[in-house]
Amino acid sequence: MLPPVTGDTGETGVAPPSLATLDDVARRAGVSPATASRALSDHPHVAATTRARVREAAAALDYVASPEASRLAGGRTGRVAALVPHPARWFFGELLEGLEGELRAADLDLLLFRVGGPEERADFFRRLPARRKVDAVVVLAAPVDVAEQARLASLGVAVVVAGGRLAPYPSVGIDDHVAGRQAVDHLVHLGHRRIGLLTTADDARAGAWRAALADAGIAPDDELVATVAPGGEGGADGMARLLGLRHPPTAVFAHDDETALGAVRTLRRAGLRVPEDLSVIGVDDHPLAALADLTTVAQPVRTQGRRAGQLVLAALHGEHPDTAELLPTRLVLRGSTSPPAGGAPR
Amino acid sequence: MLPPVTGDTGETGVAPPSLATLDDVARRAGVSPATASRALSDHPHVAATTRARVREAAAALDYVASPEASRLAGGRTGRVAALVPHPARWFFGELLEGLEGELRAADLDLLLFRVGGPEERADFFRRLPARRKVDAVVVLAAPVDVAEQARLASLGVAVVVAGGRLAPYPSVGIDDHVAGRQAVDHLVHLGHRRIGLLTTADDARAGAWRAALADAGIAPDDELVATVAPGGEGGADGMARLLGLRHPPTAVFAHDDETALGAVRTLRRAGLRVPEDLSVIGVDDHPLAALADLTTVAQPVRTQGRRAGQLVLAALHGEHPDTAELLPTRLVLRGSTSPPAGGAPR
DNA sequence: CGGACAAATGGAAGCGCTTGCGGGAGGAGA
DNA sequence: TCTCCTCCCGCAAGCGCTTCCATTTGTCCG
Repeated sequence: MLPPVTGDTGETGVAPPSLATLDDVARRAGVSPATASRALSDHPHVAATTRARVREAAAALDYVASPEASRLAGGRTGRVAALVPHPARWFFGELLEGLEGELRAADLDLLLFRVGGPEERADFFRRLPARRKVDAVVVLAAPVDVAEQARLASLGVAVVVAGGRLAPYPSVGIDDHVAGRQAVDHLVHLGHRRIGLLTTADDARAGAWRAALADAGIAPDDELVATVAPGGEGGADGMARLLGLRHPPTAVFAHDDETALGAVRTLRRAGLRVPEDLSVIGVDDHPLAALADLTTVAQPVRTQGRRAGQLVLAALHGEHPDTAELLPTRLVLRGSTSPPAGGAPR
Repeated sequence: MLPPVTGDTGETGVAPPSLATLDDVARRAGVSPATASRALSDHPHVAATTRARVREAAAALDYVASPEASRLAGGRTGRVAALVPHPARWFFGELLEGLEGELRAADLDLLLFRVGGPEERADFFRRLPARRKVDAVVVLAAPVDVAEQARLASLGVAVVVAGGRLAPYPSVGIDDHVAGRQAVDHLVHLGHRRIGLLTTADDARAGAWRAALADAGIAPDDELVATVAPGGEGGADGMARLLGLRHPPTAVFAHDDETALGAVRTLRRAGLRVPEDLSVIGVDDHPLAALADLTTVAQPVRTQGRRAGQLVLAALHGEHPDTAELLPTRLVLRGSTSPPAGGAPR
């Protein structure tokens, strides 16, 4: 145990450890601790004058309730767990910031749980370290299977999903199909006919690619689909694969900006110019996308985090917001897309 | 209040809804709660076999101690606070991941506190102290002034610093001077004589720039120093300023990779080629630096987070590791640096 | 003006855990 | 073999707060 640092209780501006307990306040106000408690926590059935007297006493004593005691007795923890696959990634970091802000404002603390790989996920759900420690769990764009959902239920806590959707829980996210359409439609409008796809497993945006092409009367060519690992390196690899085709695409839609940036690197190394030789578009509006002059479909990530926070608060208030909110996405035109080399046919 | 999920105590493999308490564990292990407590918290004077039995019972019941009760009764909280200025930034995210892993392994929880602006900092220091919520605080490359240090001290929590150094606390970081030298020396060796600097306020790496130039017999020209806001946009602005000089530099050393990437964008927009017309080097080895083919000085960020976690554990064990560890940095050669256009003079 | 009710308050039982204290057992020394 | 000392372990007392329940006081209406 770390002994409290001694000495220097002087007027240095450092507050002395607040020692006043609820009993002290009650005594000073001439009421029972029970009443004092009720008065301070805005319960009904407390006379206005009594409440005032208690408040005054509390203020005079610099009283601050001990959260530990309060929560032990009251059942709540005042904490929320965030399950995040990869905190260092911009998308999750941004989500976290939004969430944190909202929770902080409500005086809730945020516990960070990294659940990246399958084994970490398994470990989390096996040990359920969040047990007893939080009032709610926010799942950030992480997959949760049915067994794990049951496990979550056994925690008896509220669950909220951000950056995606998950069957029975309230969630915030974007409409991946719409986002995908915005991207691919843009390429189509520019006149591209041979549009490649850099997708990750299980990607709703891939469906949009297919649909957009179909609508434009173009038969989706599976040869143009490269399934890649998430992240820039994956994008680089995938692009290389597409370049190896006999008829490479004239434009590529990447699942996200990092993937797109990887693709751009491969193109550069191959001596190809973007967008003259090949157009590239991503999704996210990652800050570095602006630096790389990447056309993209922007999504409001921070806002998703904030909304998730609000959903948590609602859930904690006993509401059961049965929503699956979808936030709007927006095409951001930059310098990585242009009509295909030969000019738009037609 | 969320009622504990009812029903389904069947053999479905789902943990029973009612959370196991210490009493449950004790009963199952056939000991008293007191002994169970001691066994679980590694107290001496508990027979090894008893301890094992208790551990087993705890595991079987999925027992997780209530931090509230534990703390209220005088024990630890099992929680560590991380103060991070900007979680969405790669550097901090990476630090966090390292830290989280180490703490998780020790069964400690990580509370995330964003302390970007001064008012958030103030808020944190005003609130945390109310009652101890954590056993330790990890400061991630955030400034902490003297008054705040006093506040921390009065709380009696352990303090560890990562990604920087701070007077009285154990810390992990890199040697900014060495890192700066690695970068600038590289440019000098390539033959550059007019080397610009994109620096942020209060930057030890700037000193390295000066020293490296001096060692090379080049008089540092303050005209070539642009102080910029952190982040890519800052770098872009700063680069623009340097390009406006009558004698622009032939190479630029940026405080970090994001700044460097911003500089590269400005150069591209100005129609200049990197590295043919101008070399750029950063610090960090941000994953996107690889994608942008940016030469940089790599620092082991994740490792810093991990070491910070280990320092926390040490501190919690009562040790007082009085270290200021410096991890090695390494020049990573990529395609954004080359000898100056005219060829290396000599 | 009395009875029925509602409002205001106090008493007391915990919430789940830690820890000082004391007792029982077993081993060592005489 | 007996005494003394360790070593383990159980008992019970809280930590500071919330809340159920009972009690008292005040209010409303017939």
